[in-house]
Amino acid sequence: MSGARSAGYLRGRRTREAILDAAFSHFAAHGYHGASLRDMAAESGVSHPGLRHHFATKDELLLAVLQRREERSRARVSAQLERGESPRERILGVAAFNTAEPGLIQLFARLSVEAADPAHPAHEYFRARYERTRRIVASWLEEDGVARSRADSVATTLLATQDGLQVQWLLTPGSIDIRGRLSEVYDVLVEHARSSAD
Amino acid sequence: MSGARSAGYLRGRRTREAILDAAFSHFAAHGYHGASLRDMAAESGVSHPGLRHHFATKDELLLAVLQRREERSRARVSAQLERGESPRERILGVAAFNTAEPGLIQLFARLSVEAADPAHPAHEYFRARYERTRRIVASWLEEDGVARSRADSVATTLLATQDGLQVQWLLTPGSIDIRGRLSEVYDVLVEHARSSAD
DNA sequence: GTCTATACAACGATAGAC
DNA sequence: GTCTATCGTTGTATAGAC
Repeated sequence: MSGARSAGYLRGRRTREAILDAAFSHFAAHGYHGASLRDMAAESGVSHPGLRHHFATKDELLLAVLQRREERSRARVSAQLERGESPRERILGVAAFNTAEPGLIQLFARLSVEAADPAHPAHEYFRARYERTRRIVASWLEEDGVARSRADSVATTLLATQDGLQVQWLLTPGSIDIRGRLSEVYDVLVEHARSSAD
Repeated sequence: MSGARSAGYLRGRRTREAILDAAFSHFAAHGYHGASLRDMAAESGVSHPGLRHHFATKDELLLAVLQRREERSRARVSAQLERGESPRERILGVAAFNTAEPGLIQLFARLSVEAADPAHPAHEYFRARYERTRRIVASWLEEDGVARSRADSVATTLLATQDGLQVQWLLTPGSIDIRGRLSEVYDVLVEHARSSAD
């Protein structure tokens, strides 16, 4: 009795994970609107309504994919802290982490722009994510000697520069040195913020 | 004979302009995927395939709207030059011009990310557009005392920061001071580039 | 709880008549 | 140039097997 229950539960879990894997690559390859639920279902070895049993709507599936990615991101930050990396290295390391997986960065770049529409299912997710990330970066900047009153503005600028560089990098992969440009902005901005604390 | 020709030509032109007007507002109001060609056609007083006679695909229609916008942008730059604006003011003025029309910025931002795929119809258009813009900004930076060897890198960074700030601004319109952040980066980056010309 | 089969309305794209 | 009619695909919805 409990054996049958457990088997059903495990089968459901495995199907769910297979769907999430397929959904990730499809969203990354074709964007939110370009990806097809039927194609994802076929790749997961399940029927189209079978997919919808686990994820009622396309929006729900997308959010599940994003949240799963976020867990890996948190793990990376924990590892950085354990290695005793400097604030500067932690902030600049994000870009390197991202460019290691072009599909992922393209997914986030595409979605963060699409999600600008308040009606987009991931709008609130991205809004909250930006605010959270900005606070973390700001706290790291304070660690690096930036006054609290300036940290939030500098964090906003750094995140914007990183995102914009990544978009240009996606467009012409060979001609953009993300790390170089970003570290320049970091050094020059942090130095200025230190010397003119208001 | 030439009269009938001319009348037909003019009617075609007028229909074309009406479609562009409708497309502009629909794209701006509902985003790229949310906008319906049938609705645009109805507002233009033409059938759905009638619209497609003038613009073969949805992408083509969107690009026509964007290019029309580009002409206004060029006119703005000409006006800036005639007014004798400083290089700094010309560069910072772009962002202010863009944020006046959120719908179209979103379209530009969205397409420039989607067009990262080399197979995308607008890929070459956006690649060339970025290169052209970067060269112009770089030349203005040289006008402002930045060494030629550094101008291109600084231009790349400034464009990236502007794009990233615009995305954040789209996401949370109230909480981002684009002009303030961008002018900070400009001043601090240009000052540094002046003092350490290599 | 897990899943399949079928149906629906709306979409972008197409074919061919006038 | 513009139309009517139609195609294939999409996200969503419902009924029912196991």
